[in-house]
Amino acid sequence: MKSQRAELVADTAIALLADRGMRGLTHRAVDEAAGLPPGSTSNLARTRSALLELTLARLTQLESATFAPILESPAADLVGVLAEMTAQALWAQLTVGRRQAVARYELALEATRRPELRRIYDRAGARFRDPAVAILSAAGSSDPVRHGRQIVAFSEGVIFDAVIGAGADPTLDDLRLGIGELLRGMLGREDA
Amino acid sequence: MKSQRAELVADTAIALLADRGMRGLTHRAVDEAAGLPPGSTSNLARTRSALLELTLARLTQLESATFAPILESPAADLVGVLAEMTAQALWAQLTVGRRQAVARYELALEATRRPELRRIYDRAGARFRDPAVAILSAAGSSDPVRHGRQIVAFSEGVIFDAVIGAGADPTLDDLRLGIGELLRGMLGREDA
DNA sequence: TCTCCTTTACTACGGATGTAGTGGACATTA
DNA sequence: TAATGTCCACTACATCCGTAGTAAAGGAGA
Repeated sequence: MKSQRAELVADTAIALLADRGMRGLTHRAVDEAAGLPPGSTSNLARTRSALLELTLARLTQLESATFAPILESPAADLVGVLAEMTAQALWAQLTVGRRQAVARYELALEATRRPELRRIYDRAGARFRDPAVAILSAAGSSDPVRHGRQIVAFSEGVIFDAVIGAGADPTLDDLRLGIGELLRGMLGREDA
Repeated sequence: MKSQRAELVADTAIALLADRGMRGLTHRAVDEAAGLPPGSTSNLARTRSALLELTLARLTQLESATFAPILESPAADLVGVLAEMTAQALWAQLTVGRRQAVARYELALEATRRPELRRIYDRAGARFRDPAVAILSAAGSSDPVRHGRQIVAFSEGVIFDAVIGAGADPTLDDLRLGIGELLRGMLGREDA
């Protein structure tokens, strides 16, 4: 992030987005919530679009930081590792990353209508899909690309359902089970 | 819906929500988009909360109408029917129901912060989960409740990914394949 | 020390937004 | 026909929003 101030503004924007939604994110609200003098946010990110870009950029940076330790892992038993990686990633979103997840969904919806956001969003998405596709391919998947998308979609759905939807979070073991079942279904009667 | 006018207002609100997001849905915007004299929407739904409730109620009604023919189907081969039902439902969301899906996500996010919306949303969700759980149970699932949630989560994820996320919609056959794989994974090496 | 340039604080403004009030049109019933 | 109650058109108002302009502050380089 360019400056410490920009970081503070972006982090506050994420919190605001999670707590009050798109309509709650305004230049003035950020100033107030961050304890900055009025006008600061407006000055740092002149337009609303600039504020959203800054926020999404920071969010993807934060999520990368969360997932980095998960993505680097001993690649012994391929499919097993993929399953455990995914379970851990989901678990992170369901616990420490809940508010980030909500903010992410708010921005994803907005990206539907703002190409400048979509670009950032897409770039970040590839960082998860690509390794999954690679592993699936190495594990003998009959259709690695489709399967990769499927794992991502499944993950997104689990998070959305738990964080935005009905409630009643799955346990970490539930996640392991579910992903195992999906992988087994995709790869035949494999281990996992 | 109470009156023809309320229906028009709600339908317009859904379109607005899909096209312009939460910040685009205002009393005045509905008036304008629906071709109603200024003040009409404000008069019908005094508060913003009332407008959102009206909109979500209409949306669930519309979605029920879409899914009703799918949910009523010959219950011969249990699992096969569940798979085809789900595939058809997803396909509907990806084609004719795209904008409704976007509006639904906007409202789901908002329901995070508005209990009056959450109630409507939850009630509607059960209408899909419950039949799925019943069928899974009858098909010998080892954990029908978890599996039911899992199918719903998977479906939600597929729709979200296609409509909000990266793009590149799956084909109807892709959907059939994917759901088949998930079901096979959950139920052992069954048919499907 | 003086100068230049970036960052920050503050203020202004046109416009939009949620909500409420009021009077009239209309139809239904007695 | 007269009375009554519901729906609708219109207006008003306080608040909030995005954006821009400008001046002060602070630090880097000479």
